[in-house]
Amino acid sequence: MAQQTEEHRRGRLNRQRVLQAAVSLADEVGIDELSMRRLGQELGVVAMALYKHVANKEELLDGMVEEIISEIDPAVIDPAAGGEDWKNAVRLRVLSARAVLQRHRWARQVLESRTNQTPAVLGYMDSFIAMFLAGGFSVDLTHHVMHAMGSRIWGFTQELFDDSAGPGGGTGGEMSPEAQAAVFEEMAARYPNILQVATAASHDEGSVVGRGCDDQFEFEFALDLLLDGFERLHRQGWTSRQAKKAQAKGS
Amino acid sequence: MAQQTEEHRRGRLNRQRVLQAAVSLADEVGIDELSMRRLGQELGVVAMALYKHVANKEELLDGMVEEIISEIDPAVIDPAAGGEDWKNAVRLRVLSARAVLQRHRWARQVLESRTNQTPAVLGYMDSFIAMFLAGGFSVDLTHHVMHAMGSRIWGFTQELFDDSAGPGGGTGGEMSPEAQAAVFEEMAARYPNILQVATAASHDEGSVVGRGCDDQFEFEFALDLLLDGFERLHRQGWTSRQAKKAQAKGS
DNA sequence: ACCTGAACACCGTTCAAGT
DNA sequence: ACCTGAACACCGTTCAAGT
Repeated sequence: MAQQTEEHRRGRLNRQRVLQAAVSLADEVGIDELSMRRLGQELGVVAMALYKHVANKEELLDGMVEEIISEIDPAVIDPAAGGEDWKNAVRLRVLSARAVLQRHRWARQVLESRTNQTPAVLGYMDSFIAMFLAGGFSVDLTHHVMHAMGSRIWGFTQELFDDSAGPGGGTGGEMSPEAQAAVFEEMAARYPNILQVATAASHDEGSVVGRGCDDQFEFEFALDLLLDGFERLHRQGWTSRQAKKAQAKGS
Repeated sequence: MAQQTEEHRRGRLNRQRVLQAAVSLADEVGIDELSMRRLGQELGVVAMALYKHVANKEELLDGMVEEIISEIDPAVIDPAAGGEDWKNAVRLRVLSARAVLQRHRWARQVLESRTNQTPAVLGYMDSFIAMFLAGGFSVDLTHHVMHAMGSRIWGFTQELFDDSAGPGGGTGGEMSPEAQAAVFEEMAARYPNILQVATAASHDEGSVVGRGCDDQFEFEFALDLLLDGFERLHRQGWTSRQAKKAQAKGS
């Protein structure tokens, strides 16, 4: 309350203003704090007024997704690319999406929770499929390739856990050195393999737990592995029918 | 209410009973319907009584995850395997996890939303890492490979959208043939590439929209693509340092 | 030691009423 | 046409009180 900036009273509400306000509110305070009541307050209006511009909260979230999708497209995409250069086109598009999603941290969770069939989402997917087809991929292969991409078309992957904490617990930063050493002992005994990997990953070799993986590197690592795999299958003229026959004969 | 089966009054509550009840309640009614109040009711107890056995809802969800992880391990895993056969060991483990997660549909969403550092999760990851190390993978490669696996170690992938509906909207099943034809026209005009892929995917060739992809096939397709990629990098003696140098020189 | 009741501070959403 | 107030049916969680 008393937080009304000049943004309000800017005449009447409309769907566009509601969505934009929702996006920037979520940017600021996170998706868990985005309630209809709070959004209304931010717009200098009572929550129930929003229902004139948006059917319900689901539709609000869908609308927010559409807003951020519109930030992806105009980016690095060169429509003349495609063709032979499908791999680079896909790569750039994905990394552009990733950059957008990183500006809107809530978007990942919303995309995950949503069974999105809105026009913006369909349009994005359609143009994505187009890149593979333009690269000469069969419709069959393109289908499976899109499934394999999964949420990676949005530039994110389901991380195993939130990086912001070391593998020993959520609060490594607040522990005394003695406590940290104890955690280290405990980890070494119970999870020796995690510890090995985690310590190897820490670039400053003095630190006890490997905090902070390079998310961007890890994302591109997996992305390139997949893209290379797609390329290989494409060159081999892979089809799912072939694969099924081979499977039936083999195992 | 009045739903109390004989399951209750079975003496006093304890953490174990609370968690098991939570798992089976979520199995039955879904995670959105799982509230502390409803869980209490199911146990013949008032919601607040649960807080003696579980610190809060977060801890309840963590406990539920631990419950289902315990269903994964005893499965197909042959500890004598490992070694050369890392690929098959990983594959079987992942598919076993997938089978469990398919019995507990809510688990996927909970795992996604959670930054899980519970002992059960760490133990599962540790044994997972062990398979790659036993297969002769370097610690470095193993680290990146684990990131690339991501949520796939649990046997699921972020699907682009919920399959249960055709790509035209959520309610294809209830539409008249005329309406379906109209949707088809609309799709053909606006999302020609999606339509192409979707119709090719439908195995019964008569149907208008390709409903129902073979999730298991798609999952294994992407999994095998990654595993093959891992194998290739492993044989090449790949390290991230090399990759970085190559990148610095190249682009 | 374990459970309960009342209460607090929230949700999304409806509906009749105001301007 | 757009916004409001009161209300409904929920949440998770606290705390003092009961047995």
